[in-house]
Amino acid sequence: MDAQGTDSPEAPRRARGRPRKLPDARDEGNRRRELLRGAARLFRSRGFAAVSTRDIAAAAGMQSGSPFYHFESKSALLHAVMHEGMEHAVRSQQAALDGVRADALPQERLAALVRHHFEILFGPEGDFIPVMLYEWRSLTQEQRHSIARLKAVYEAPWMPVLQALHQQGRLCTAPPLARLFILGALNWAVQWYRPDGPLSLDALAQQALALFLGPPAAEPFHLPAQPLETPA
Amino acid sequence: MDAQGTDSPEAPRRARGRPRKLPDARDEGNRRRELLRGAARLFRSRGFAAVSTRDIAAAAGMQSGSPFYHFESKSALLHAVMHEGMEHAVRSQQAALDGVRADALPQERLAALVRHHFEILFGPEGDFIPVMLYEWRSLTQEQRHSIARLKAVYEAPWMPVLQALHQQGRLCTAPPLARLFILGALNWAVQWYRPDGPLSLDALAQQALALFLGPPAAEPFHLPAQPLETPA
DNA sequence: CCTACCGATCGGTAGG
DNA sequence: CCTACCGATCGGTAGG
Repeated sequence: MDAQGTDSPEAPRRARGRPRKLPDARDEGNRRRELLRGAARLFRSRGFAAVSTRDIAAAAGMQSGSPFYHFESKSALLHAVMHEGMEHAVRSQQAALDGVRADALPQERLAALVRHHFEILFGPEGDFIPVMLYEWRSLTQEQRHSIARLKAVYEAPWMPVLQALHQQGRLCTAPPLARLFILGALNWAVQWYRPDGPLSLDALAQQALALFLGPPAAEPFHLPAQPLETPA
Repeated sequence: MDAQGTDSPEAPRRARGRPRKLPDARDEGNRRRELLRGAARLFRSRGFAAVSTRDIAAAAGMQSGSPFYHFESKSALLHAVMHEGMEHAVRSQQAALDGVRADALPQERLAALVRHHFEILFGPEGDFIPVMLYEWRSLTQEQRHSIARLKAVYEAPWMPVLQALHQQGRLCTAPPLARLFILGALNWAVQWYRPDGPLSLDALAQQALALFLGPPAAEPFHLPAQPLETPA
């Protein structure tokens, strides 16, 4: 009620009354982000074609025509959701891999990738990637190429890990197919896993890894001390 | 051009000129089926909300209002696609299991289930089940219950097989989670597998099984003749 | 970013 | 199953 437009450095912050959202230029990035987040949530739960631009505007507290001030079209908004989601996922995955020891075993690297992938699907920004996964067909061809490029960057680090596991004999599927099946199994969890349920993301990742790699023990196949012959 | 309405038993069949589709009562089942098949194909490729009832009518060679002679609403048409697809899948899966020897190993039963599942996804009626998989959110709550019942029937035979494999130690994931991950990996193939590509459905199924069960050899874990201890 | 609006398209229906 | 039609909603825009 009082102190409108008071996010200048001098204005004292009051505990009550959220700071007003100002329509000036400095705020535009935030309004755009609100549109993206609302659109991601709506696209994920109802599907691109079933959500109107009016729904998206209302979710951001705007009038019906206002999203078109920030985005050229509804289609551009969908593409932006996917693009921002993938850019975040790529950066986040790289950070996760950087946190793995340099001498880590391939199964530890796969564990990091799987655990991170679940974080992307069910973490705080968890609507963006499912939209990409399930609204692919709503993109134009050029938009698909643009997202496909980012997807290739995201999936690239999986291949050396799967190849190493294949050579060790812990993975009996051709690595390119293994990647498709594994990411499919993980992505499908969007359909049934509930983050607020009894199963933690850690436990979910562990169970998935057990399915692909067998027993999580350090020694493969529960063999006694007898060393495993490694193919040249 | 000639011989209109000549599918009475006396009329000789000509090689040229398809027999005309008659609008009389005997044909209604076929017209309904054509609507279902066209709707399934369109829903799969473009999504429920992005397909108009006019598109569906045109695919069956009808005028815009005519689908509503066969189905109460667009929503009822979607539900019918899923329901027919699931009823067919349940019957077909039962037949596939009936074709397995009574003393078959659990891994052979899983192979039959996986192979059959790919047949459902990529066989001649291959649009119906993907629509069910990817348009779940477009159903009303009552429709969801109706389809969920059929889905439970379809998935039921997977559990004893996975439990047996778990007890044998060939599956290291809790069977209910294994079922979700495995069906997810298979269902995701809808996004990337092309039946007209170089990889056959048999090879696809074999690669998937290798991922879940390890080496396809009869002896688990490449152990020598030494028998595996089976838990009581 | 809002107001006011446009042309197009949509699901569905009455009557035959 | 077709013809002709209705009310509602949609993506998008001009002007401020």
